[in-house]
Amino acid sequence: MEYTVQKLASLAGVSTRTLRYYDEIGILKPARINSSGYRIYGQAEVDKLQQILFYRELGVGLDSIKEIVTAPSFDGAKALREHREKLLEKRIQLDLLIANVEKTIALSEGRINMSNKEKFEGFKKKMIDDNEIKYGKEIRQKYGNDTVDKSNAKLQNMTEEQYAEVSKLAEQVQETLADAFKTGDPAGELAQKAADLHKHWLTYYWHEYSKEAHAGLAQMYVDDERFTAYYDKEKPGTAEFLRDAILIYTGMKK
Amino acid sequence: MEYTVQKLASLAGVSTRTLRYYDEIGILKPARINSSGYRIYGQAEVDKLQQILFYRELGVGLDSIKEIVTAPSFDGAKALREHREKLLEKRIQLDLLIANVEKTIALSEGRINMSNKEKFEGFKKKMIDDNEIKYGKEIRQKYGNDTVDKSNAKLQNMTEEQYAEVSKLAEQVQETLADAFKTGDPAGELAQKAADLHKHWLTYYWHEYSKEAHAGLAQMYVDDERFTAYYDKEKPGTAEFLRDAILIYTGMKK
DNA sequence: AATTGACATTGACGCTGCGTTAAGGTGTAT
DNA sequence: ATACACCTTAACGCAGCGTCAATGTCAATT
Repeated sequence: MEYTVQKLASLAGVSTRTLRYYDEIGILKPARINSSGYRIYGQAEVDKLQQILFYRELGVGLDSIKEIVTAPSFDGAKALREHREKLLEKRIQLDLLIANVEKTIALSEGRINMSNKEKFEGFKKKMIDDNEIKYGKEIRQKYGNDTVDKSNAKLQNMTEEQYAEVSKLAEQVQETLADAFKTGDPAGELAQKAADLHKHWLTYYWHEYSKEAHAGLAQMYVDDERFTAYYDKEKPGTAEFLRDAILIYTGMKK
Repeated sequence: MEYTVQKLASLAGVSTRTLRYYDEIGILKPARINSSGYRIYGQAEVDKLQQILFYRELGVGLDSIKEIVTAPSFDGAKALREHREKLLEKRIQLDLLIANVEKTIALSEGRINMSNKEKFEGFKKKMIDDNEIKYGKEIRQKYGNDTVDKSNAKLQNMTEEQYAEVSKLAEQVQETLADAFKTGDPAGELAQKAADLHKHWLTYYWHEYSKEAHAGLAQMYVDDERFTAYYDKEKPGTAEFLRDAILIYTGMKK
C-alpha cells in the first residue's frame, strides 16, 4: 500500500502540514518522491509515524523523538524515565498553581462587596507575603527546611478571617513605623512598638519565632532591593530604620 | 519615587526586556517618557506590575491579564474560575500522560531482552489498542459510559503476561483472518474461527461482551479509515471481510 | 480539447513570551 | 576626554505547526 500526504494524514489523524513539517525537520521522510514531486509513503513510514505519534502523545519533544526513531539503538526507556521526571515536576507545579488560584477565588468570593481598589490592595499585600515566603527560601539554608515548610503549611491553612487580621496587622506596622520614623529614634517607644507589631505579624507566617531569624529578616529588608523599595516607598531610609529598631528589639544591638 | 526600567525590573524581579514588551503590547505603559526617551515609571505602575505578575504566576495568559488590569470593572473572579477549569483539565491530561509513560516504562523494563524491532512492534500494537479505546469513546453513546470505563480500568491493570497473551491473540486473529480471506467465504469455518478469536481478543478490553457491540465494532472497521487501513494493509477488502464474518458470527446477518 | 475541482507542491508569516545580540545615544564620574 | 554603566529601537529565534498564497497535476466531465 502506498500513500500520498493526505491519505497518510487522514489515516494517522494528523494534518498534511504536520507531515510536511516532519519531512522538513527530517523526522519522517517519504519513501520516495514521484515524477510530479509528490511525497509517497510506504508501510515502513506508516509504522514509523505511529511510533512518532506514540511518543508525541506522551509529550516527548520532537527533537527527542528524532533521536529515538532515527537511532534504533537509542535507549528509549531511559529517555522515557527522564521524561517522566519532568512530567512529575510539572504536575507539582500545576498543583501549586491550582491551590493558589483556588485560594484567590475563595478570597475574592468571601468579600464580594470589596471595591476593586481594595481587591487589588489585597493582591498587592499578597505579593509582599509571597516575597516573605521567597525570603523563606533563602532562610532555609540558615534555619533549615522545617521552619519554612511549616510556615508555608500555616499559610495554606489560613482562613479568610485570619487573612483579614494579618492584613490589618500589616497596616498597623506601616502606620506605627511611619510615626516612629518621624521621631528618628529606633530605640524609642514608637519604634519598639513597630518592631513588636512586626513580630506579631511574622508569627502568622513563621511556625516558631526566634530573635535571630527576626533580625536576619530585618537585615534582609536593607540588603534586598525588593524589600527596601517596598518599605522606602514613602520615606527613603525607612527600611534601615526598621532594621535598626528590630535589631534593638531583638537585643542584637543595643 | 520614580523608576527607570532597570530599577523597576530589579525591584519586581523581571527583566528589562519584559518591561519593554509589556509596554509594547500595551499592558503596562510607563508614567511618562523623559527628554531622552527613557521610560519613567511611578508608584501606580509599580502596583499595576505587581497585579500583572500576580496573575502571571497563576499561569494566566497576558491577553487575559490585559483585560483584567486595563478594565477595572472586569470580573476577575470569573476569569479565575475559568482559568481554574483549564488548569484542572490540564492536570487530568497530565495524569493520563504520566500513567501511559509509566505503563510503557514498566513494559520495556519487563522485557529487557526484547529486540528493538519487537519493542516497536509492541508500540504499534499499543497504538491499535489506543484506537480501540478511542472507539470506546464513540461507543459510549451507544452502550453507556460504564462499559468503557470498565474497559479502561481493565487495560490499566493488565499485567505483562496478559499483555503478551493479548499480543499473541492479536497475531492469531491476523493469521487466521489472512487464511480465511483466501477462501473468500465469510461464513466458512476459518472465517468463523477468526471471528471467534477476535471475540476472545476483545474480552481483554471489554468488561462484558455483547453481540451488538461486537457487530458495531466490526462495522466500525469498515467505516473508519484508520481501522480499514490497518486491516487492509496486506490485502484490500480484509476489513470488509472481517466485518461480514463477525456479522454472521454474531447472528446479525445470516 | 478545454474546463473544473480535488489534490499536490514550495514559500512564508503568525502565534507566546520573552532571551538575546546588534548598533547606537545618554549620564555621570574620573 | 575618556570610560563605563545605562538607555533606546530593531530584529531574529524558540516549538510545532495553522493558515494563507501562488502555482502545478490528475482524473473526470463537458
